[in-house]
Amino acid sequence: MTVRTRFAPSPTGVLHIGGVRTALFCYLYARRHGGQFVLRIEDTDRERSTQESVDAILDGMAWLGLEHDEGPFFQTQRFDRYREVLDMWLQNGQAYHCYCTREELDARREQQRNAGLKPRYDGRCRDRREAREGVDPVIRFRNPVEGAVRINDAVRGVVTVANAELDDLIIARSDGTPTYNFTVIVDDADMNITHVIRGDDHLSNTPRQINMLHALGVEPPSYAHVPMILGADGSRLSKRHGAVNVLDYRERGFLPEALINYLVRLGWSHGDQEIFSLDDMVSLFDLKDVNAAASTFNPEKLEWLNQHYIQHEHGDRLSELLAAQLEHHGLDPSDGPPLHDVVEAYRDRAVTLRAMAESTAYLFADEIAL
RNA sequence: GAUCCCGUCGGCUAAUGGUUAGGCCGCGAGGCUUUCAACCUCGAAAUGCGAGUUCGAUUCUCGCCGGGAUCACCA
Repeated sequence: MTVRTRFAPSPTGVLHIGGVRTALFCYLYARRHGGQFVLRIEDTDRERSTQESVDAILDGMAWLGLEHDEGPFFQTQRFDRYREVLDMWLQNGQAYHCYCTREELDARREQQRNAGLKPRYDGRCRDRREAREGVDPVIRFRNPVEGAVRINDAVRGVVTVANAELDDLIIARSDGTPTYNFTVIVDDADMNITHVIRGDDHLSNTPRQINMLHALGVEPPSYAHVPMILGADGSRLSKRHGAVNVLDYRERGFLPEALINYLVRLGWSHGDQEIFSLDDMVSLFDLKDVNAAASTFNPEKLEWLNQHYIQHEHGDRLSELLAAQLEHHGLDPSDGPPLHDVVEAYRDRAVTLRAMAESTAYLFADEIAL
């Protein structure tokens, strides 16, 4: 069976640096095994999904050279298929309508929490037959009550979760649209994904996804949950830790190979080697070398790598990139000194192309403050 | 709170049931350089704690502590 991996971001914001590292691992694993890398846009949340964000994902992936073999697929274009599975499950009893209102659910959750329990749906609509006046029902998956789910994770090892810990999750909202955990498994199954490589935060979703896959009559894929990237304070990397938008790094004058190289070494290593080209990574990457512990984002090391690549990159390409950088700031490269000279003068002292452009700006006739 | 995951220098990490626990970033000192950067040399710096197994644990087991994730009609 040929390896198929997928990167499945939701287009609700910028292309996040953490997401890109996951995408990189998916890409490397597929390439390493001569398989395919699929891009899928998870846009079922129509409120928050934007075209702008879709563009950012495509733009960022292309900039980094992480080319996909199939897609992008959009979940919003697959609603008929989800409906089909929903109807089938409603038919055969693997799913059912639940008429509890949001308010009722919230109240019960609150109670359980106060009682020191894990908040869970109590299954009260499981055997309900009649509709409820004035309530549009959601659809829930009938999760097995007994037994346990065993995940054999490529980086975590064996993780076992009792079904008693799980509840019947909502797979379609009262407006009929399907929800995340459900669309994921339908898509992974339909798209023949063999290896699901994703963030750690999905580990606890995995048991219920496996249960749904079984309900679909499909053998679950292999899983690999990679650790998250943390900010300097130990919490999940976010905007307040600095730039998390991949495209910001392009704007700030980082080379894509530097960012990729930095990211691959976060949670993965190959002996003492620090410098890896994309080809190196493809031939060396293995999930068994991925660390189980979370790692902290370190901007200084990224800068060091960027400078390394600036020092070693051909002058031609650097000149082109520098020209783009200058143009981006409203300067016409032909008004200034020969770019090759600039590159050679600054390649040992500029950490970013942006810095190089700033150092050059004063040489322009119509100087503009960057 | 419940469940699950994680724990080697300040950060990223390597290694092994027995090494002076290695490398990279950063940091400090020195060298080179008119200066800065780059570059070179040297240095400080870690196995969370407590038991157990063992001739010997950083490595295997358990407990503790610490951190994280999840528990949505978000993804």
